[in-house]
Amino acid sequence: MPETARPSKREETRRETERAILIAAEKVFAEAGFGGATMQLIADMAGLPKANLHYYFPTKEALYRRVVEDIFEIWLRAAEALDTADCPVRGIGAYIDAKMEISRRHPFGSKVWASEVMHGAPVIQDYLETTLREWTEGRAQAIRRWIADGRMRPVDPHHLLYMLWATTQHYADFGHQIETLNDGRPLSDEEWAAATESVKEIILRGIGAI
Amino acid sequence: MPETARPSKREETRRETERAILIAAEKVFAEAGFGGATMQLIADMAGLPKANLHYYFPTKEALYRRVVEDIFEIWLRAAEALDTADCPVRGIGAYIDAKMEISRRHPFGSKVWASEVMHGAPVIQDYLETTLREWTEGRAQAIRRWIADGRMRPVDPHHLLYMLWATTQHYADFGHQIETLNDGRPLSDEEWAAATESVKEIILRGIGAI
DNA sequence: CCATAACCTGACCAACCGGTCAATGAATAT
DNA sequence: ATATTCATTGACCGGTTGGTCAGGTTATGG
Repeated sequence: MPETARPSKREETRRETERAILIAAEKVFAEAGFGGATMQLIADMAGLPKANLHYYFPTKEALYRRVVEDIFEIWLRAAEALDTADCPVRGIGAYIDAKMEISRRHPFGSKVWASEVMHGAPVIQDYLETTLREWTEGRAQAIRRWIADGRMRPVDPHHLLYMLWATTQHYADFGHQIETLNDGRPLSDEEWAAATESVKEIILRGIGAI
Repeated sequence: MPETARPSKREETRRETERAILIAAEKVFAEAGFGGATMQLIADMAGLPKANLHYYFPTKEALYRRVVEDIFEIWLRAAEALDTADCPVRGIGAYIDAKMEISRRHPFGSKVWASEVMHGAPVIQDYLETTLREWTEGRAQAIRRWIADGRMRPVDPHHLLYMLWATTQHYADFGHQIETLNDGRPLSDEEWAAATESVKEIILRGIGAI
């Protein structure tokens, strides 16, 4: 019988409370921006007194940083889809699938990320200069390989990546606009699938991979 | 000799001051968000005492609304490029040119717009439901016509428009990220041209217009 | 030149926000 | 049982913010 460290009641409560705070914070930061968000509102949404927030996260900035870091990790994890395949159709196709899924499941996170970058990345500038830059260069190399192998047309890898990011994240960041243009209704399952197919079709055909 | 209403000194000063305020406000709102922006900072950047701001714009919200409306107008005006041509290559090509130019010339405005929509369009929701919806439907019809005429492949017009918006605005809204990945340097003239060409090439080919 | 209206501004205020802290309650180890 | 550590909370505080206002300045029309 394995001695799996059973979580003490304290640990468990702590994890649950922290989770509740992070979920509330993600939503409030996304909807109001860093400057517009208030610790009181986050506390109310998490069902806690404000002082308790400062026990878990010393400052508003620390809480915000944690939210952004969590998003960044989800965002990077989805990028693995690009590596598992050896042809652009499967690789980029899977990447678009993954990113569209994130836009659907984590719209608040995507908005917080967008807001952070739009404001000059005051909190995650170091991530941009290290992790993101390395990741981007690696993926650009993979794309150049595909081009050299004649599996797609010669397009600038960076601009292709920007297009992938822009197009997929648009469905989260501008979701409100899309919903308004969709007669005020959120996209249904079928409409999400159609959106994903449209994006894949146009881009994969546009780079000559189909 | 035409009696062109020569502007009185008052009118002229008023227009100049208002312009200075709007330029400062656009920048501050873009960099700090609505919540993070302060009237004091806008006043300092415009070289005015704060109280003077409230003489021109009664509230922070009124000033913000004006900034967003001005952007919306620029944004709509660029859309005329889509109408002047009768084939997708020239129409969509010109539209991409125009939108990329706006991303370059009005990055702050684009960010304010993005931020407004991301936060649920509290100020310009009515514009989304009226002007933008009508414009979108009209353009979707034009695209359907092109498809019916066999000038491009059958793609969902809405998703194509979203891709156009997303891709072009990305160069403004995520300009900081792009700059970081470009070794910290802003895109040069040639790089902007290359970006525009990349976007046009992939999308026009992706919809089968080339 | 004068009266009037438009414009400008320093000083001020109430409201709110992030953060602190001392006191209390609850879980854990001995 | 009880000492000790961890977790919770209401009350509070200094600083900042959007907005006001009375009084001064400048342009304009007669």
